[in-house]
Amino acid sequence: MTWRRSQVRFLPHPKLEMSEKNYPIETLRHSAAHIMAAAVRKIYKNAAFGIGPSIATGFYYDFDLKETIKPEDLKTISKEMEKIINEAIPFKRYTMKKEDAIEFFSKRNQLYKVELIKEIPDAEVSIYELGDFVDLCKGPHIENSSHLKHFKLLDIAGAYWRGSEKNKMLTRIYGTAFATKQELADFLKMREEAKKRDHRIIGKHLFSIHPQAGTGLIHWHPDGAALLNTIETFWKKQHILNGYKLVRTPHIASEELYRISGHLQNYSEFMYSQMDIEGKPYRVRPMNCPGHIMIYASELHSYRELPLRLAELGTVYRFEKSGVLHGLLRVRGFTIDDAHIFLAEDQVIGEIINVFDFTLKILASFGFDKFKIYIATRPEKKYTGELKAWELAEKSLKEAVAKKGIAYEIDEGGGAFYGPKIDIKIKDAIGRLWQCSTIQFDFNLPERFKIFYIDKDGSKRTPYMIHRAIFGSLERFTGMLIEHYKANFPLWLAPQQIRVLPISEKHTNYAKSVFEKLKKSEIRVSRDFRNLSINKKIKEALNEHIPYLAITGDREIKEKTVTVRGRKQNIGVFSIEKLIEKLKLANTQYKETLDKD
RNA sequence: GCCGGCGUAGCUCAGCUGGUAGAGCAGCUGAUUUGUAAUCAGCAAGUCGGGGGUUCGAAUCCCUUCGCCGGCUCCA
Repeated sequence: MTWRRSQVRFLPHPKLEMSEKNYPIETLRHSAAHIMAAAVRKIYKNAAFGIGPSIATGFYYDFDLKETIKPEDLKTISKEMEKIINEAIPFKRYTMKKEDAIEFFSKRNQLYKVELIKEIPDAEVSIYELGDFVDLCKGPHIENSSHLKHFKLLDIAGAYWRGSEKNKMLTRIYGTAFATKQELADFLKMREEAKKRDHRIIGKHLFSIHPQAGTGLIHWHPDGAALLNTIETFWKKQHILNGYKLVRTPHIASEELYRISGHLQNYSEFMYSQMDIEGKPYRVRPMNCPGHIMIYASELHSYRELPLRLAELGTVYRFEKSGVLHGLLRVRGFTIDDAHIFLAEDQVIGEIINVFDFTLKILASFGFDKFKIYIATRPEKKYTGELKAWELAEKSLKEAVAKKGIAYEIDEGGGAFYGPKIDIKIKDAIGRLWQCSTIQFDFNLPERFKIFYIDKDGSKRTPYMIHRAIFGSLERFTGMLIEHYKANFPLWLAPQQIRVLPISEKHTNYAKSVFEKLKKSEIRVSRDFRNLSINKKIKEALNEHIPYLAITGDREIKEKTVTVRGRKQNIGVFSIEKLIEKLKLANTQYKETLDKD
């Protein structure tokens, strides 16, 4: 431990501007957590302290309190923090022998700290003092409390001690801190922005969830279903064009199938209980892979056919604890845009790269071009197969990603039970990351099902398998799209692409003919022939995020045209034929807007 | 599942320390015939999430249950 700042440095010159300090953001936030803890200690005398780290969006501290903290209490705590900040209390670092530290914290009833100290391998531990608040801490910290200028306490939550459900639940307070006022303001604004994009609110007319029908289960309304249909049609077309074969498999299967696959042994906590069909146990499927393997196994395959790519928009059902359900993003029944690729050993790396490129290409069509890549390795307990094979599999995933020259992080133990995976997290319009795409390497299921292909020399060989999904789940992907686009879908995706609005009832007949022509041309057109002012009808249509409005009045009838209004203003007057042509082009070429000319 | 919060008309919300419900929007009816973000008027609409309790009296207090929200854990 070489950090001795508090011992060799003294308080800065009072005139020295704080903005000249260039603390790493983690240091600033970690110190903010300490200052918050000191404030909590002043208000709640008996508080026991858990941990208080800096995190990607700020910091938190976990407390064991007798009292429950309410949202309005955050103000009181903030004020107490301000006091500490105004006093410019220095952070002082000390070291203590482990035994002394254990005694020290035991005396103060800080049993969580004692637990932490016992696990530190060194003979000495470091202690930071902030006035009369003393905490076990590696540091480093800011010089004194006044260097924290821009912070805000955000949320209160329950959090298990050390993240385990078996432990006591502590009270966690989240906050954030930044070096500048502007950064803090931007962050808070971004949080507000995220709230405004909540798909459960702005996507209300697209889907619903009914406690009466079962929580975590989605009912797609006409507009939502239209959106899904567009996505699915696009998906199918792209897959056919890229060497996949579309298949369909059953939603339930004999339990025997899941015993062979290993799902029963390794995945049962997510599977719904069995049902009895003529004395035989069946299960609702949690994954599509066994079904695809059945299709593979029903024919003899030559090495010449590999890689064999089977794809399906496969709906699965998984048990998720009620507390984790969240709109479209976490549900109990969802459709995976699944594919299973059967291939020979020497094709693995090439095919992973192939899948990777295909995935990025598809995602780009939805406006996503920033990602974060994770390689998830073998789970500690629930896995199947040999360790050696796992190592090899993990190595080939890393190799494939390395070949693409893409940076990745390791998600230790995050793999599927049958193999490691590459997870692609998508960055949306306001910088949030979403887990959607996944590419999984499987050397286990083919063996368990004893599937094979005939190799060049006439011998039987076990293929490898790649499981992959690009959207992940259509539900989650759609939920993310709603938030990404703020419900202002690009033209090709919009559930309603254009709405026909007559100026008054007099123009209904003409509007009707426009509507019919658009409809016959397979444009997703809607109409509002109600006897309302044109202003009102425009307002409603815009609130429904419809990208284009076809306005029809006397002028249009006379000239056999329509005036087209975009989301912001009029974009021009077109003949009906010209308008249809433009809309059709937008659909076939996946365009965001109508071409202007 | 766990911690905390919430649950009033289709939607958004009001209803102070208990005296048995109210607004805007949407809906319906009528008038108006409208040129780029709300025409006017009238009508109808709630066993105040469900169950139990305290009380002369409960949307309001207590218990319980279901659901939702913010997190934890988990995940496509």
